[in-house]
Amino acid sequence: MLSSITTQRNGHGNQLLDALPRAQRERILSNAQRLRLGVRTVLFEPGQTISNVYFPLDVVISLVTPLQDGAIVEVATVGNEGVVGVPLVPGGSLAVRAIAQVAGHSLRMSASDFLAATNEHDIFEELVRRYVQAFVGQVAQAAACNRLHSNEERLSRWLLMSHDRVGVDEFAITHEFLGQMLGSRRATVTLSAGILQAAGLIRYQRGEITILDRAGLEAVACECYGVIKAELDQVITRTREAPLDDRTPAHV
Amino acid sequence: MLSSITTQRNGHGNQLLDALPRAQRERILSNAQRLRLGVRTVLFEPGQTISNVYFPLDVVISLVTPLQDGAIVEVATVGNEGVVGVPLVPGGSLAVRAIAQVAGHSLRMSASDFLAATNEHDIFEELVRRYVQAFVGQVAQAAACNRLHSNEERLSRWLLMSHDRVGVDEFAITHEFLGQMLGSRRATVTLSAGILQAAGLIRYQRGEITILDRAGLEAVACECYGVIKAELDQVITRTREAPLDDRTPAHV
DNA sequence: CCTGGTCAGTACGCTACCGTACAGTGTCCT
DNA sequence: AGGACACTGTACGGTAGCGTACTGACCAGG
Repeated sequence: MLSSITTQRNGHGNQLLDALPRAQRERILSNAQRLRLGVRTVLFEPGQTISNVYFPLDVVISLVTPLQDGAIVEVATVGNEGVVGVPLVPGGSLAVRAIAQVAGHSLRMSASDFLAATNEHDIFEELVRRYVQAFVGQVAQAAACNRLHSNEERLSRWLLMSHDRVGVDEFAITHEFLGQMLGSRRATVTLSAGILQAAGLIRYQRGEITILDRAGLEAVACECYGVIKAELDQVITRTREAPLDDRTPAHV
Repeated sequence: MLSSITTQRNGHGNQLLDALPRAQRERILSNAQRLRLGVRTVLFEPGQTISNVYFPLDVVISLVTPLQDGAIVEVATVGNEGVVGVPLVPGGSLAVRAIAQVAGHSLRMSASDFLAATNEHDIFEELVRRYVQAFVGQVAQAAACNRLHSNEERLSRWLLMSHDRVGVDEFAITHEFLGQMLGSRRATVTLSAGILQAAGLIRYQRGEITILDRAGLEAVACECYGVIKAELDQVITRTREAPLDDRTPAHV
């Protein structure tokens, strides 16, 4: 499960890390481990002190809010565009559960190493802060989306977001699990998924889903997909474009 | 609308500020203005660069996500327990609209003064960071709540949260506006509110609502009220209990 | 005093879901 | 091959809340 990491190649790692100058990236990652996260692995629970921070590579992590009756609802998705478990204060916690949605690989570092790295590398800190800001936006959009958009719209959005993050057209996910993410019944997911399949946008069988027509899915999905994507994309581009003056500029 | 502030008395100001030692608080507030925010005043729009930060005193600010079709949904409420518009990076923005829900007073300072204050005063920075962490939790809880809880539950939660923040039993709010916050029709709000009124928990007429029975409302409201309240309360208590000795990570 | 505007009450058909439940089908294990 | 299991398809009654719309009450201003 564990393997040592030496060098991350640009383009096949985590976008936040890849946005850093190579030397800084390797320095920051000197204490990180690469590991595989199986489906349904729980990284942390609500209120639990954060001990590790994860940079997804091709794994997809869902942040979900568990309710008293056992129901859970996804409030955000994190993949290689972000980082899971940013502790804003040492010893801090988050109010959500982090769970691997689609199995894959991730880099892990301790919360204290992470905080030390943000203190030491200003660009890294800025990236992380911008990501946190975008992350809040994602959760806010999800809050509105969960209230007002239909099952089919949200399912399409979810599929697109996961597709962006896993990097392949086929991945494992069951209707049951999708229902938990969307806060809907399994049968409702089956219905919506059936419509998407009949329209030729996806294909699935026994827990394996294939994305056939992204453009079609985007047409069905609610605006929230584009809003969230644009917001997350800006994390990297804005940091590159407008580095803080009193810090080391990114492109020197 | 503007009046100079000299000294904030403990207990009648903003809880984040009141948690600071008096000298620090006065220093931080030296460039702040006290101002009244009328109902429906918009503090900022999604994506707009944050130029000012607001510390509510008795005003209640709603953070809402506007959707393409014009609908809006509340994703968080901020009162004297928090702060509106924390810029995590200079020149940053938030993905939500901030709008005064119940009229009242607030302290305002520029984003740059705010950032300077967090850099200068470690306790202040820790308070703000803890608040941001709790704020994210609030939005996450709202995302789940919006999906799964009934109109009546959410209305009760909303009334309790506002009641906590305005500090009086009677305040102005219309069904129409409530509907926007809850992401429901005005008529649905009228129905739920009628039930609460019939049960003797509230009274209202022409936009003035009176809280009659808090305990009763808490029984009707979903768990989310308590979860969010506990999370926000911890911002102050945890900071008091475990202030940072310096900026180095806790367990090194 | 009348008028126009804001606000709440109510109604009626409609739809997108829910809860539950059972049957079918593919897959893996023995 | 047979059985156990996991996953999907489908059904059926129930309901919360929608869209629309009309009514009446209260209020401020001319």
